[in-house]
Amino acid sequence: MTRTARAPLSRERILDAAVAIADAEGLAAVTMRGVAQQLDCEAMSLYYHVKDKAQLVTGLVEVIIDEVIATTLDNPPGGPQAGDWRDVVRARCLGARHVMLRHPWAPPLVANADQVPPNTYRVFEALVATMIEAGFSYDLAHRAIHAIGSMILGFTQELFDPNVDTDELSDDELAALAGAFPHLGAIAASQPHDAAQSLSVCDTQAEFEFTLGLVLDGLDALRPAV
Amino acid sequence: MTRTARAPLSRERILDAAVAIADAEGLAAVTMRGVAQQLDCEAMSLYYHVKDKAQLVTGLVEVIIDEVIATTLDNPPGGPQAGDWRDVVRARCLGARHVMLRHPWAPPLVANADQVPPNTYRVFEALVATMIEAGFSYDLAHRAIHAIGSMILGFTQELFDPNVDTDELSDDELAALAGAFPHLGAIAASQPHDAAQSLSVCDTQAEFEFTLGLVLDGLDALRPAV
DNA sequence: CAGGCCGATCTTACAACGTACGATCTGCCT
DNA sequence: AGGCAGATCGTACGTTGTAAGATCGGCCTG
Repeated sequence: MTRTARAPLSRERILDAAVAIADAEGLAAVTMRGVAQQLDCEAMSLYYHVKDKAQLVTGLVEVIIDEVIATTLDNPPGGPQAGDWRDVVRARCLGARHVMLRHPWAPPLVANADQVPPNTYRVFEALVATMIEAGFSYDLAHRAIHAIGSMILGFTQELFDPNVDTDELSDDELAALAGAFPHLGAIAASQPHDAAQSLSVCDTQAEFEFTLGLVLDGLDALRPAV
Repeated sequence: MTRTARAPLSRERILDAAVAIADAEGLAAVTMRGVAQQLDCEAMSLYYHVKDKAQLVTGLVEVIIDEVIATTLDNPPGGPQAGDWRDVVRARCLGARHVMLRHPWAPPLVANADQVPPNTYRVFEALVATMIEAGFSYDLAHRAIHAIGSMILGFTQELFDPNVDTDELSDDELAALAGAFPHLGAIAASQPHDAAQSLSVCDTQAEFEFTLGLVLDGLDALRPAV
């Protein structure tokens, strides 16, 4: 009746466990003792492989970025990239968004990481390379990176919070709101509200692709012809 | 030697104190006991005016949004809005960005707020109204809101983290990085790095205005003529 | 003026967290 | 067998959010 030996701890196993917890119960549930329990060990054992909790969180970002790299650079879905630069960049953005959709806790972490893990640079380097090949100046490429990055990471807010609408407000207050904000009411009324695979009620795939196209076309118009 | 009577607690005074702490020492320093100390009272006294810490944080968002409303809607710098819709929207965006620059901890909070305070709707309602007057469809206005919102809130990341460069890496490792990411190196080299009034090293005013113009012009091109 | 009532504040206490410090265990080399 | 070093654990402390109830102070009523 010897207890089955556990697999040895490692930074990778720890990060995987943390990601699993974050996916299942949210980022706030990622705690030292919680991760340890998931790995059937004590909290203090983690510290041999991870400096402290801040670095564990940075590690989470690293895992997500690795996932982005795997699905957009190392083996992109439609084979190697070719054709218009916009199609290449668009495919990568949609891939990155897919990863974020699988890990809804990630965008704020990535956007607000105090320490940027080095693999992040690979993503940006690839994007800049594609743009430079398409005739971009470094300055324009830099600005493009910012525009694209803030799109992928910022597309998370809930404009019309369902909690507020359903729970805490009476019908009277709701009607008052609709009266005070007629335009927003009109927008909300015209929404399909099929929030199945989206980060928020009004963050649908079509909308993301629209804004993405807007930015990419705008950049393309500013690009010196090649 | 009677102790000078303290001003009575109130939700507003509590929120103001919390904002002051966040501005001075960062969001992590906003703690129940800390806020209480600032107000010369005990931590538990706050709970009479604020439900719990989550609602206190929501209150912080509320304060920031109020500041945005005050500086962009109630008394905008250049008098009431007129002229091209892009100029109106641009002025409001720059005003909102100004507020965020004064409270660098705010963007992630606003972007990730679990509960959207109602005054947020006023900002969006005003933006949509301006666009509808300019001939936008509700659908286009909705998408525009998303594009603009993610710009203002997402423009915060540090692409090239100064901590990494200066501290933890040896010169060899630094050279290796520069070799692995030549394009990023070129961009970094061409940067002025006067990060005085910006949220991050490569988040300058000019760059923000560039991306903003890109989005606004793109939207304008899609707008039905009036 | 006495008594009581109620909104506002405080005291105490507890669970959960991150983690410093040192003890312990385990496999390998001599 | 002896010991050495890498890996894991036990204990304990400070800090956090907050539940439960005690206490204060001003105002109204009798």
